[in-house]
Amino acid sequence: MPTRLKVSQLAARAGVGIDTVRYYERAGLLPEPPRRPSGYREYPLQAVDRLRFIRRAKALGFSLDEIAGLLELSDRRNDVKAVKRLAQSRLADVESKLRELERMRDGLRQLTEACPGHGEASACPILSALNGENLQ
Amino acid sequence: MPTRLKVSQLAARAGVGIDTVRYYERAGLLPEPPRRPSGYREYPLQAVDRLRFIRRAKALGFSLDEIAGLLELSDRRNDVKAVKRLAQSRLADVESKLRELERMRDGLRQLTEACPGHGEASACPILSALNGENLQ
DNA sequence: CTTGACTCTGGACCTTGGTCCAGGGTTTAG
DNA sequence: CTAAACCCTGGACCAAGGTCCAGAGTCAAG
Repeated sequence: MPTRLKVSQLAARAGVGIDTVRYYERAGLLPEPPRRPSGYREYPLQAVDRLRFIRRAKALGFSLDEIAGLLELSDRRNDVKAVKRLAQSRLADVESKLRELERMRDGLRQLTEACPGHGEASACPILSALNGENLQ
Repeated sequence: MPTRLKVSQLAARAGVGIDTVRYYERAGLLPEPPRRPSGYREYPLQAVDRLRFIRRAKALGFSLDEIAGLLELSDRRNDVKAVKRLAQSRLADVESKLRELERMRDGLRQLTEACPGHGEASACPILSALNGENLQ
């Protein structure tokens, strides 16, 4: 286990592409790493955590801009209040998305259960629902 | 209340832009409507429902491709079996999306509930969680 | 010392989901 | 009848988030 990583090693450990690493650097999500005299980037091992952090945050629905904001806060370690607010607003987004998705699941479930799966199209509640009659 | 709509009337009723309507047509989400001799599109009132359906599904995070699949349900009005299968596979999609969102929600909820909202950043569980310690 | 694998940069290109012209023709209210 | 307000098409453009490429330099194994 080396103490410095080349970009390909970093990318492999974090599970992203090499170009993605450089893209995140340009986007301000990853700090510019020190370079060898040749220009090769030399990442500290912590960069892996940072990239994984970005992946997790992305999986939680944060945009890269928002992630940049979070990282900045965690870098500065001084505005806990803002971090909390941001996470709360994301939570609200996710919850409303959940509610809508639940309504759709319920609708689809009801329809698939009511559909005989054979016979006349007119007997299929799925079709009438999608044609506008009762899908609010 | 007319029985045929021009594109701008359709767009207004469905709450989308005119260009979006034509874009959806190109993308295969809206069937090509009949035309006047002049070339003007003449939509049936049902097109409003279809557009609203697209909006709802989009708000739930479905891609246009997925929505196209969903709409196939209503287009394939002669194969109830296929309709049911498609609806079931949509339902499975929705359920897996739901599970993913629930994981997101749980993570965010845990973080915001535990965060004091002031003081030292080191005391904020959002930051430590995002830094990798306890997010599964 | 050579060879193949790696890295650098800048910029082009991709997909999604639109949005916005330009340069025409059409409709409709007054 | 005319002017405003609409519609048509094709194609350019946008933002996000990458992904790929060319041409040139570097590194490491044998």
